[in-house]
This record gives sequence, structure tokens and C-alpha cells, in this order.
Amino acid sequence: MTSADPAVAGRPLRADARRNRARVLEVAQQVFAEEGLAVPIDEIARRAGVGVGTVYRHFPTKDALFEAIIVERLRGVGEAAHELAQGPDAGRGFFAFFELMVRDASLNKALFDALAASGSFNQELTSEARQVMMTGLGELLAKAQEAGEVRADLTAADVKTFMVGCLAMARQGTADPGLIVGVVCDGMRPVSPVRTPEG
Amino acid sequence: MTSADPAVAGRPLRADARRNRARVLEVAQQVFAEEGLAVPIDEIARRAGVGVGTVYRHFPTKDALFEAIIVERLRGVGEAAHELAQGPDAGRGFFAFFELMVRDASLNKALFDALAASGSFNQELTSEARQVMMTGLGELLAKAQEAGEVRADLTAADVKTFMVGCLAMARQGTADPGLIVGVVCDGMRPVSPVRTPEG
Amino acid sequence: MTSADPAVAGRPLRADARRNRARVLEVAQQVFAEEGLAVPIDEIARRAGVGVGTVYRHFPTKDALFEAIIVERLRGVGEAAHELAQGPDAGRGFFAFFELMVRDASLNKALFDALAASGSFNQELTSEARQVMMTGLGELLAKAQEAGEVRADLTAADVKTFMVGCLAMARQGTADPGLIVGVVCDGMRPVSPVRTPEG
Amino acid sequence: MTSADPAVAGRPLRADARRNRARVLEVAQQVFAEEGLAVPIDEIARRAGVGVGTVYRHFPTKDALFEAIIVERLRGVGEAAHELAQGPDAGRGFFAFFELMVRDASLNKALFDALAASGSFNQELTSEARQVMMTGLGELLAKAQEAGEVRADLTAADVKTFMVGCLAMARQGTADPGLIVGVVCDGMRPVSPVRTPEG
DNA sequence: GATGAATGAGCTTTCATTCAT
DNA sequence: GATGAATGAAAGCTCATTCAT
Repeated sequence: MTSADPAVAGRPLRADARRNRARVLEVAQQVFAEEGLAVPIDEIARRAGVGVGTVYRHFPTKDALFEAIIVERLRGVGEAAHELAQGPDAGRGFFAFFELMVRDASLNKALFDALAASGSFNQELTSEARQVMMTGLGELLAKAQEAGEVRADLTAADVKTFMVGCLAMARQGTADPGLIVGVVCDGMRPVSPVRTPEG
Repeated sequence: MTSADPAVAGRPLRADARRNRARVLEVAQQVFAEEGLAVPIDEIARRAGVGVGTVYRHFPTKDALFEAIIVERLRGVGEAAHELAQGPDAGRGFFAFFELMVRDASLNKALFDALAASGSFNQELTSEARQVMMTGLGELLAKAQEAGEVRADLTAADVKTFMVGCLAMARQGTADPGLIVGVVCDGMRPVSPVRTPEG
Repeated sequence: MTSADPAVAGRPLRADARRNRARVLEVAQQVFAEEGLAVPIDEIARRAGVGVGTVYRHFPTKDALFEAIIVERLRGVGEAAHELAQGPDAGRGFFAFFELMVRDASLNKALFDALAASGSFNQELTSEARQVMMTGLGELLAKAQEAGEVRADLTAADVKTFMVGCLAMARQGTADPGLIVGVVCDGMRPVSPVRTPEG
Repeated sequence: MTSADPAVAGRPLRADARRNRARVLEVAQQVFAEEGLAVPIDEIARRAGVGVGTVYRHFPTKDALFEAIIVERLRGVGEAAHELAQGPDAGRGFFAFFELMVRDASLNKALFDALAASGSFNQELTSEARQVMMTGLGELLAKAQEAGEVRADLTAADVKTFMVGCLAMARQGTADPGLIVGVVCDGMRPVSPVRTPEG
């Protein structure tokens, strides 16, 4: 962990090492996004123009590398949520937030795999980044609910679930991302009395 | 179900073979559902109490086995859709249809993987079962739209996409299936003028 | 062994059994000839219209089945040699004998595989049929040598070796079978003084 | 030899890699020669004292490994033919050439398998090495024919076929290699009028 | 620090053979 | 006797990870 993220730990990396790390991360993000978790580490190393050993120096495990990507992603997501929560129109901000996820098509496959991954991954590895994200999301959600723009019975976890669902749907490529977001967002709005006349 | 037999049709399987086939299918369904596509065939064979060869006798390929499960699932879904389309209240039927997908939690991971699978799978293998499903779904959708219960701009493909999304979400285990279905179904309803006063 | 060749052993086979045995043998001969030893037993059973079990009832082993074919073949060869040995022109007969082997293209692959087979096969399994063949061949060879038409230093084993070589060559399909036989036959003729003026 | 390197050329291999590659090649040559194509890669790896992965690193496929051996062999053969063609006595050289093939007993089984191999192998994989060989052989043959030492109607392909035949025969171990070569070489000599008085 | 060669467990698949029906 | 379902030992090949250079 400490060695996986030296920026957090001890001394700063040598210039070339930092460059390599960044390059690997960048390439891995792309490749994972395009082809999912199945792509071999060797392939990533090759595309990044480094040896496998170098990849492993920076990321002790394939999962660790993958996590690093997701973490970065989730952190970004969380920060965006936080910022939007500070804005004047939390309702609008909340729904805008959804689009952010779906738009970034390049990461879908990776995120998709990450979230679909069996077990352990979700629970432990990304916990730190999840915190950041969930916090930002919770903040934003609360404000949007206060403003009456979002169903009051939804939790941040629920919303995250919907995000994942949207990612999955967008990845399908069988429906317009805008429509997907539109429908799910509509669904998250408070149910107007008009809507369910029979209820 | 019965038609998902050995080589499409042929003569009926021997009693023990049928038993084994069913057993493999059942176990595979469970195991795939629990652990996804990554689980080795050997493991499935072991759990089913048969040799690997037996699995391969019935399903010439791992993909074929997986497909058989999905196919069975989709067929069931399609048939259900068709039946509901015959009912008096297509709107209610349409939304009831969604629940059917999500309920069957045991298959989610498998379906999820199947639908997330890269390329070839989606397009060819399941085409037959997809036909059945899409037809039934289209039927049901049309009636529900006529009844004004579903947004008129949704296509059957869109709805399928939403189904997949719901499956993905339910699989997460991070939100109540009922809630998931509720939200997405609400989202698919025609947008009432009240809902988007600013639009 | 006894069960593999009931004609030699105990009571005669039931009519259908005999039919099956013959059918398997016939099909196996063809299939082995066409595709070599690599063809699965299941395939042979299928083409013969019987179950695998039936094949195994008649031939306890794949090798045994293969042997049976070779045996039959060699027996035929031996008998032909014997008959030719009785003829008036043993020299001509001897060389005609070669053609017989190469002509029968349908068996080449099988014979080829048999003779190329690693080890044990050659030495034990075919011993009986080999006897028959070698005896006939020896007879023919002796007469041809007496007539001065074949190099006196050749043994029956040598000639058999040349036969195998011709089979191998014919199988290649890269030279005219007639030419192959012609060249090798010429080579087996006594070396005329004219031929090696420098010797 | 040197050109049979990793990806045709690239940079030179690391010392240990080169050692391993050579070791694998050497072992494979021996093992294939002794036991033919059937020997598992694992076995070769084991005998070479390396992991399977190492074998596959150097030779992406079992066939590729096999080819590498044959290629090396055929190249040597072709070069020898070329050199002999430069000599003063092409006739003698031509026939000496045959011995070269048969002598090298260690490779027979491998070459045999290679040449007997069904289809694709012969046609494509070894094409480069085949070129070298066939060219050298053609050269030598032409000169020998000019000198009246070899039947004028033989093509290089025919001669190759005879070579294969000799390999097959030598492999049998049932006849003296010298005799085999002697007979076939005699057969390739021009037919003297004396030889076929009846023709 | 970087490299990439080496490792070997593990995966899918095939097929000779056995044995319940 | 016939059948074909079941078996399971290999086999070829991949790829995450280690470690000598």
C-alpha cells in the first residue's frame, strides 16, 4: 500500500520513476477502459513502453494497479460531487452528477469490471476512495433531497447503485446514454401524486 | 426448457443423461450466479458430482454452457412477457415484468457477465433466445405505450437495456431490488408536466 | 486377443455381431486410410452407425482395431506375393508386387502411420500377419533372385523396408507413384558392370 | 542458426535467454528425434530444466518449436547441397548428398514426422527453409543430370520425395542405411539399355 | 530503478476406455 | 450384445508474479 502510492508515503520518486508511474497509470486506464480487466499486464507494460518489472515496482499487484485507477476515478467523482453540493441548485447539481459518470465512456469498462468484480474488491481495496466518493455523494444527495428534488427514501448507497447501473447500461451501447440518465434520474425524483393514481 | 436439449432436438436423452444435464445446468447456474464466468469448468463438474467430460458432452464449450443458462433465462423472460401482453392491463403487466427479472437473484451475476461479455457472445450465440425475448418484450411494450403507461419514445432495445441495468444493480446487493425496480419503472413512465416545471 | 478375432477362437459370432464387426472394420479402414491414426474412435463408431461400446466389444483397444486392419492388409499382401511366386516369371512378378502396394492409395496413410508408429507396434502386435507376409515375400524374392532379376544381397526385410519407403513416398503426393516404384525397383535390380564403370 | 532468433531479428537475446533457448532447442531436437512429435512440451521443458513458460516464450507454439528444428536441419541440408554442387564431380556429390540425410540418425524421426505431417505444416511453415533446401538441391541435381549421372526425368521434388523415403526407411531400422541409399541411388541413375532388355 | 526472462499453477478441451442401461 | 453417457488423465497454452541481470 505504502509502496503503491509513494506520494502518500516517504520520499518523493525519482523523476523517471514518477514519469513511468504516470505513464503506466495512463496507459492502464485506457487499456482497462477499452478491454476490461482481462488484458494481461505484459500488454500494459508493452504499451507503456516499460518492462513488466516496472509496472510491478509501482503496483505490487494487478489488482493494485486496477484499484489505483478506480481510486483516482472515484476520488474525482467524489470531489465533483462535493463541489456540486456547494452550488446553489443542489437538485440540478445532483442530476448533473449522473451525467458525469456516464459521459466518461472511456472508463466504463474498467469501472464496470471493478464493480462487477467478485467479492473482495469492492469491500476492502477501494475503501479509501469509496469514502471520499460516498461522502461527497451523500452531501449532494442530502441537499437535493432537502430541496425536494430527489426521493427522500434514497440513500447514498442506493444512488451509487444507480450509478453503477447506468454505467452498465451505457456500456451496453444499446441505448442512448442521455436517455438512460434521463430515465433513471426521472425515477429518482419524488413520486408525484399524479403519477400513481391507483396507489 | 425442454427445447434446450442436446443437439437442438434429436432423440430424448437417456434418463441418467438427462439427470446429469439438468444437474450440471443447475449447478452451473448457481455457481455462475455466485462467482461469475471466472469459475473453472472443473469446479462446476466437481460440484455437480460428475467428470469434466460429462460437462463437455452436454455443452461442447464453456461458453455453450453459459449460453444455455442465459438462453433458458431469456426464453423464460420472453414467454412471461408474451403472457403478460395478453392480459387486460398491459401497463401493470409491463411493470410487473421488470420485477420478474430482478427477483431471480440467483441468475444475476451470470446474466450480468453474459451481457457485459465482450462482443461475439451477445450478437450471435443468444440470438435465438433473444428473438423470443425481444418479440415478447416488444409486444408488451407496445401495448403499455398505447395505454399511455410508458414513455412513447422508448424502444424495446431501450427497455432491454434497462433490464440489464436493473440486473446489474440488483447484483450489487447494495440496494433493495424493489426500490431499484420502482425507480427505474417510474423513470420509464411518461413524464408528467408537473414533473419538470422548468423543462 | 481371442475376443478380437473370434473366427480364430470359440463359437461363431451372431449374425448381427458379425455384420457389425465387418462394418466397423470397413469403416475404420477407410477412415484410418483417409485421416490416419489420429481419428477418434467415436468418429469411427459414428460413421459405422454403431455405438463406441460395440467397437470396443470387437476390438479391445484402438491399437487392436488398427492392427486388425493392418493385419488384414498384410495378409492380403502376403498372399498376393505367394501367388506371384508361383507364376512363371518371378522377376516380373516381384516388381509387379511393388506396384500393388503403392497403388492401393486408400491404405497408405494407415500403413504409413502403422509403420511410423513408435516402437512396440511393429515388433509384437502384427507378428502373425507379418509372418504371412514375410513368408510370401521371401518366397517371391528368392525366386526373383534365382532368376537374376534382383540383387542377391537383399533380404526380405530389406524389401519390406523398401515397400514402406515407397508407401511413405507415395503418401507425400509429391512424385508420381509410377516413378517412385520405377526408381526403387531399378535400384533393386542387380548392379550391371556397365553401371559403375569406376567401381 | 543465428537467424533463427527470437522475432526473426530484434536485439540479441540476453545471455541466459540465449542459453535457455539453445538448451531447449537441443533437448527438443533430441527428444523429438527419439520420440517424435508426440512428446509433450512439458516433458521437453522438464528435460531442458526450464519451465513450460520458457519454452513458450521462445517458441510460441509447439509447431513453432518443431519447425525451428526442421528449419535448422533443412537449412544445413540445403547448404551442403549447394557446396557439393560447386565441386568438380556433381554426380558423386549428388549421391553423397543422400548419405548426408540418412546418416544423421538423430533427426530422422523428427524430419520424418515433419515431412509426413498432415498438410499445413509442409506447405507454409517451413517454406523459407524449404526454399534454401530446394534451391541447393535443384542446383546439384541439374549438374548431376548434365553429367549424365542422374536420370534426366527427375525433378528436385522427386528427389526430395526420395530423400523422405530414405529417411522413412532408415527410421525403420530394418535395413542397413548404406544399402537403402545404395539402392535408391542406383535407381536414380540413368537406365542403361542393358538393364531393361525387354523394354 | 528498470528490465524482461523465467516460472508454474491453472485453464479449456480432447479422447481412449469403462460400465450402467 | 448393443448403446452411448461418464470418466479423467493428459495436452497445449496463458499470464500473474518473481528475480537475475
